[in-house]
Amino acid sequence: MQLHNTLSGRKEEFVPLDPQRITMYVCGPTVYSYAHIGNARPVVVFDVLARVLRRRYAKVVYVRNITDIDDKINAAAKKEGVDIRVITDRYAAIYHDDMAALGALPPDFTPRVTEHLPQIIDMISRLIASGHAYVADGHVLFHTLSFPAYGALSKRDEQSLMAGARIEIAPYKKHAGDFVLWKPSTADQPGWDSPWGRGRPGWHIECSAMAEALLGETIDIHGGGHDLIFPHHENEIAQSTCAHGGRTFARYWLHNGFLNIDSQKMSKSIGNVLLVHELLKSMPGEVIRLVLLTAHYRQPLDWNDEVVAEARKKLDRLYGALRELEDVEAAPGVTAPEAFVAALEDDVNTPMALAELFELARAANKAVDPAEKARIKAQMLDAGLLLGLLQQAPSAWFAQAPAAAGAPSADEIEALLAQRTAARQNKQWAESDRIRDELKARGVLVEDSKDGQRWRYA
RNA sequence: GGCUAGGUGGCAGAGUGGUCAUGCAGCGGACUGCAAAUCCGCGUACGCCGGUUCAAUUCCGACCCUAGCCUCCA
Repeated sequence: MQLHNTLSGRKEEFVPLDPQRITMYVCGPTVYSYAHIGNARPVVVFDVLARVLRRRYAKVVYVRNITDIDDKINAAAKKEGVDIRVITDRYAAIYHDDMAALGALPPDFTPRVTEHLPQIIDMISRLIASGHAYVADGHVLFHTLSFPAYGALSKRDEQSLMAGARIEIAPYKKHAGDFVLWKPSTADQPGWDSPWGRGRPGWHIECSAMAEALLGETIDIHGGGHDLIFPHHENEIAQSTCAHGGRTFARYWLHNGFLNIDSQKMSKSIGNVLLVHELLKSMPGEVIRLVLLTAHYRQPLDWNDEVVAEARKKLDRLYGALRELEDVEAAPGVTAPEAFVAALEDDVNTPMALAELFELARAANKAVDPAEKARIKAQMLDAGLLLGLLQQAPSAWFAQAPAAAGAPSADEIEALLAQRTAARQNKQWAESDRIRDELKARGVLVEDSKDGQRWRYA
């Protein structure tokens, strides 16, 4: 299996530290609001990776954290006049529901920062003891100059880091690049007792502490959005490596590309932030998932009406092929074709895997031999399973509620089709076509097959 | 400015030193009462300029353009 490692900048053969136990950590959300579609991309991408890894290795431990200590959470809680727990519980629950609707399987662990304060404080203490961190003005800071490899992930040298940091340097920092491990809380801010007074952890330390607590010192795969490379992951490497006596923190760093909306960066100021929760009201989660898998995970991906419509049509085609096999029993023991698996094992090349899946659909549509049909059905379903697609009954897919309001109900459609059947039996083609056109105008496509009429929402 | 990733047919999007991506749309054909679905076929795609090579979209160099990151945004 090949994975692109941000650290080396190239694809590498994936050799796990322990083939009996693969460890993967992906940075999860800060739960102060609804997840947007950009948040969903790493979730779906790494969900596919986890599925592929599980196919190959006996045990995969997948951790995706919930960050529930953050100043944005504090602000949201203050605004509503509630404890941060109210905010974080609410949005964590919505997050899990939304991601499940996208077909993402739950990770093995979804640790919360609030449940790992002792581990965080312990790690900070170790960093201070080993001279990699210092206390200053109520803060604990990581001293980046103490870690020579700092900048290796983001390919930044000291100079450019300095240049970027020149804007506003807190006076208590020894060095401009130093970052906060612990910061003091005022009386009205959430805080936890620590050797450095009541305060709260900085942004980066929680991932280091939770990864260590759940997965150990060295993990196989660490993933996240491209924007996290610097400073978040760079800082995680520094903290964890220094807290572990120089031993490697994560062996393969994977980063997904950004998602744009109509070719524009998604941002609150532009007002084009699309929430998964809202999108799910107008389209099936499976469509969203397929859109996110349309491009290779490292490439930028543009979200727009066209790609959504195309994803829907692609699923129509795939489910259409499966519908023809509905009365066929999938051949037992038959799994996804080698070429399909090979595509996914080549740095999670989902576009290539999808191409293989469409080849299967074509083969399915052409197949006449029952044994061949059974084999292809099993291959398609298993390939779909690895991508997290095609797991519902084709009839359910085609009967899904339409996006357009005012479309006729299934009962109403069936009644009209009964009339049409009667007309067709008498070869009243004009009447038959009239009913078909009427339904089409209302968003229902009618198809005549050898087995009679069938319909679906357009 | 520094760093990183890109520029592929009407659109989306893989990939490769010399036959095919794939999907959508389009065109022609088969099938159909007509359609739809499905099947078959079609379109001289690889930013620009050089170089290496028998051969480059694919390797090398320059150039143009785009996007992201540069301290808390997936």
